[in-house]
Amino acid sequence: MISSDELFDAKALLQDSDIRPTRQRLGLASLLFGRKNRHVTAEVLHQEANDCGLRMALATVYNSLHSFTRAGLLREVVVDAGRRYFDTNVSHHHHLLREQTGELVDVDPGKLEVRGIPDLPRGTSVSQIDVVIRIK
Amino acid sequence: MISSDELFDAKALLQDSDIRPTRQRLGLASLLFGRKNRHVTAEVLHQEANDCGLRMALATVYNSLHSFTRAGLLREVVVDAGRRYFDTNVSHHHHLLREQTGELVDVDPGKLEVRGIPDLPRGTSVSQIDVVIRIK
DNA sequence: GTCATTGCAAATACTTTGCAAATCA
DNA sequence: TGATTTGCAAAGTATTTGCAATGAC
Repeated sequence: MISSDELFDAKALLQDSDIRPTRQRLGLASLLFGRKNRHVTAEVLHQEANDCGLRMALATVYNSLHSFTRAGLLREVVVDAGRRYFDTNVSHHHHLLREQTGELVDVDPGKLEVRGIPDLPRGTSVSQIDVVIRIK
Repeated sequence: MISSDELFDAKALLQDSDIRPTRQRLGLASLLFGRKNRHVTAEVLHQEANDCGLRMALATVYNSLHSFTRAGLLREVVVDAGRRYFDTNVSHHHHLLREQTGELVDVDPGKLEVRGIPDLPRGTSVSQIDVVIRIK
């Protein structure tokens, strides 16, 4: 019996994104993209990697997260001034944050709508609209 | 001729908030609350203070910003995972962020509306909804 | 085998804490 | 004067960088 996780081809994913499939990156990609809609910090991902027997420096986790983000495989989510979250869901959507646990949940943009965007300064355009619903 | 800035009574403001009006705090309060809707980082405020001849450690600026926030005179705004912004407008409103300059502008909540808030987990309630319009 | 790229130690950036010194009652 | 609070040096986190070593082609 082979689970779908094991069938996931991290190597092909990285190669398709022009990222060299090194041992460390393959490990991180498997952890990240083997299942849907993950929200991780570098530290949590580093811990997961260690728990799987993947040894690497925390800085390598950061470097890999940035590579993946540059390639469009991840998107950074700003919900905390002290921690950087990365989201494997790169399509447009919003977030719900449980303040007590730091847990982040995706919110479908089809359900949540923002109306009444103000006039922008001349020569500028909207790059992204982020909505964070903080709950306690 | 006396400008309205000079008439602003920082000492009364701090005393009304049960914050001891020390020299450093008075200086920072004057810089912050002498005009409307300021968005500052600790570093920028520290630099402004130095430029005015107010010498103090950066940590003192942080401590003061936190005191003011605890007292409800400031509100923290999360738009960047690396920097902490403080806003002198403590009423409910949203933000527009110029990505190129880091400049933050208030958006009236009467103009901008969020519809379709999803179901929340049992036993939780909304603590705040933040909308950040990022422009480039 | 080559050389662009990596992976990590060390450095940096940002923020908080612990406590000597100052301040108010 | 004594309790309280401050202001800052030093420490603590989080993240980035420079470059020796690697490993993909």
